[in-house]
Amino acid sequence: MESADAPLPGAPGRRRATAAMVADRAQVSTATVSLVANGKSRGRVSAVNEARVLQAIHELGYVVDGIGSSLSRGVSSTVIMVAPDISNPFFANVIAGVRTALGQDYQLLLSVTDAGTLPSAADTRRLLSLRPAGLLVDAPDEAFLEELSAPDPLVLLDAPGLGERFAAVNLDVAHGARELAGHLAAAGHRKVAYVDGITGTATFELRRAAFLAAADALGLEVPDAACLATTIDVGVVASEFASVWPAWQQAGVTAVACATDTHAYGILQEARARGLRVPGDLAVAGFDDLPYSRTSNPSLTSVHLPGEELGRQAAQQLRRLMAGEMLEDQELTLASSLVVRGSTTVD
Amino acid sequence: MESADAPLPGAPGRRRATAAMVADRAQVSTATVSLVANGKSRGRVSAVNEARVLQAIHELGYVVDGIGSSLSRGVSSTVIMVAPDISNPFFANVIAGVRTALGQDYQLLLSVTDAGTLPSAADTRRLLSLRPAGLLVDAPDEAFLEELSAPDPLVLLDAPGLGERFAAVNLDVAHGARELAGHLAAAGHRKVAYVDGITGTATFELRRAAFLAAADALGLEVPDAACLATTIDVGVVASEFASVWPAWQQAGVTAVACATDTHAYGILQEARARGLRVPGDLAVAGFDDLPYSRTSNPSLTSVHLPGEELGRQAAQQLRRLMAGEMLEDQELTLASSLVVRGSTTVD
DNA sequence: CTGAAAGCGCTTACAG
DNA sequence: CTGAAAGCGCTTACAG
Repeated sequence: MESADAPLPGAPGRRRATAAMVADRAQVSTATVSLVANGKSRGRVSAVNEARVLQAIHELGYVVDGIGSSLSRGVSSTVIMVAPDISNPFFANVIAGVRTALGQDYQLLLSVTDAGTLPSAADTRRLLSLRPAGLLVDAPDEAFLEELSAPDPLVLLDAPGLGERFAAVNLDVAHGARELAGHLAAAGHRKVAYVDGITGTATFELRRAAFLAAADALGLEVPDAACLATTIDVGVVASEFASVWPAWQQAGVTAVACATDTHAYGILQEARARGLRVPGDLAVAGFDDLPYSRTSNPSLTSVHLPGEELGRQAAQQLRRLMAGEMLEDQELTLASSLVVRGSTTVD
Repeated sequence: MESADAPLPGAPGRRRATAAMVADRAQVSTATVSLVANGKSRGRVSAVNEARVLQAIHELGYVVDGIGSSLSRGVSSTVIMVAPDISNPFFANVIAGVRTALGQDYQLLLSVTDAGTLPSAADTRRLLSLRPAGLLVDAPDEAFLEELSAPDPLVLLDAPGLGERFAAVNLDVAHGARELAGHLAAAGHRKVAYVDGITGTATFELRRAAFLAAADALGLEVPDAACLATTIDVGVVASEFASVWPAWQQAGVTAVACATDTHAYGILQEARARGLRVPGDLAVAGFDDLPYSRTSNPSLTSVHLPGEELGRQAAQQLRRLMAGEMLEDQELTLASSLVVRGSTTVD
């Protein structure tokens, strides 16, 4: 009968149990406790001792101290993920993938900064002083990587163009962009607009460049005036669109491609507010293929990006690096593909 | 002239600099280095030595090792925030507030789990084994707090009813709920529906209970059939609403109150799709007052919840706890208030 | 003002 | 199979 207020010998008060206390109670050395607690006892600890240690661990509620362990081993079992934009449905998928691949062996911790910003040099140094076993960086920019200068296990996500210098998992957004341009051209559009993100994120530049190039090759014209760039906010997009639409209409624009689905939602909303038929008067499409795009009204044609897969693969690469392995492919690229829905086609 | 490939004495190869290396170079003891590096030199280190140490720190790029420091001091300078729902615009505000109040003294790390879930007992123990200086827990449930059982510096956010046992910062959602009921009653509505979240989060229960009670007191009827509960997903809400609307309409429902703005967006969307005039045929309102609610079409009447303030106050309380102070008020409650917009009133 | 030394909790050769 | 001991990098009384 163990009651909480009758402190067990070796577990005085509410102090957390140490390996020494466990060793005491099990009548073994702390070396043995360490072996058992870390599952390294195979052929190195007798069955009897193993049982006693396990018993003592259970009784004292012992958990290996992360700090002591990290100091001794030189690294922690923490994986830190740095990301500029946490409040984004797409990002939630990426995280889910990372967690899946990391499993129980590493603890995932997120380092967040202000919207759209990466940590400063000082922040980064403090982060590294926690000795993470590995680092995952989403949508990094040059400046950040400069500061980092760390050859620690590091994998970049969604960092097109950086795969030469760092391990990275990227999305082949260009392929989807070309499919989208092809789809719009095939549907008979001749003049299209492009709505971009306003942060200079590499993936956005890639989306736009690939789309514009493909459009050009297909004889799809993107009038100079028909380009817009806004923050990723439905309301902002809607109001900006409201003010440029007359000019676009004048120019003969009949379709809009957007850098993200969220941008597209803004267009859909405003189009509806002014009685435009979608896709009749205006076809709309985006990138990301967020869950909502399946159920929006009309449903949204979008370039599907495998967010969860992105997270999973990045975490798998990181695991290899953390295990000291070499990477077969330093850069991985995941396919994207167009999902055609109601916002660009009538059934 | 220092070149990167000519290792400085005391900084061989690319190994990170230690206090010992700094001490060596500055010709002082590591004790002195520690004092200077931590800004505790005031009146304890001579100006000369301080300058030399600072110089050496700079030259070697020394950063105090977080692990060594934590082990020695017994705690880290990390604050871990545990939250069940990271991909929520409201949550981004909370985080921003936390970061502001925490400042440079502590590093904020987020521990995320799968959507709507809090960490398991095992996860929690591993988290605590990192010896965080403090813990922030958003929307916790009983079970989680049970497991935690930690009297460590801990502040709960959005945990109505738990303020007795733990330090907490809560939102007075009941007040906003009553205002909302009052507003709808004053506008002449007699039958209203309620759309709830599906997770049993305490704040959702509070919102609903307060709204229903106030409605009852005002003679506003909420027909039994006119209650819906769905996940926080615009698409899901829209399709669920589509199937129940005929019955609601039959019952004479002319207004809908929603547990979150996101729910309300789903209603707005579907209402629009079926040609309902808002607020003419149906008035719609939510809780959260997300940024988009100002710009949606129509703009959304919503109970404003001060997310950033919530984060800031929670972090401030935690700082007091971490500094060893007593809390004047163990439970803080922030006001909520109704913001009336186009979805419930014609101009 | 300064430094030698103990100690934080653990892991890992090493000797037995 | 087992344990004594060194060492990870730092901080903090303590003695001077």
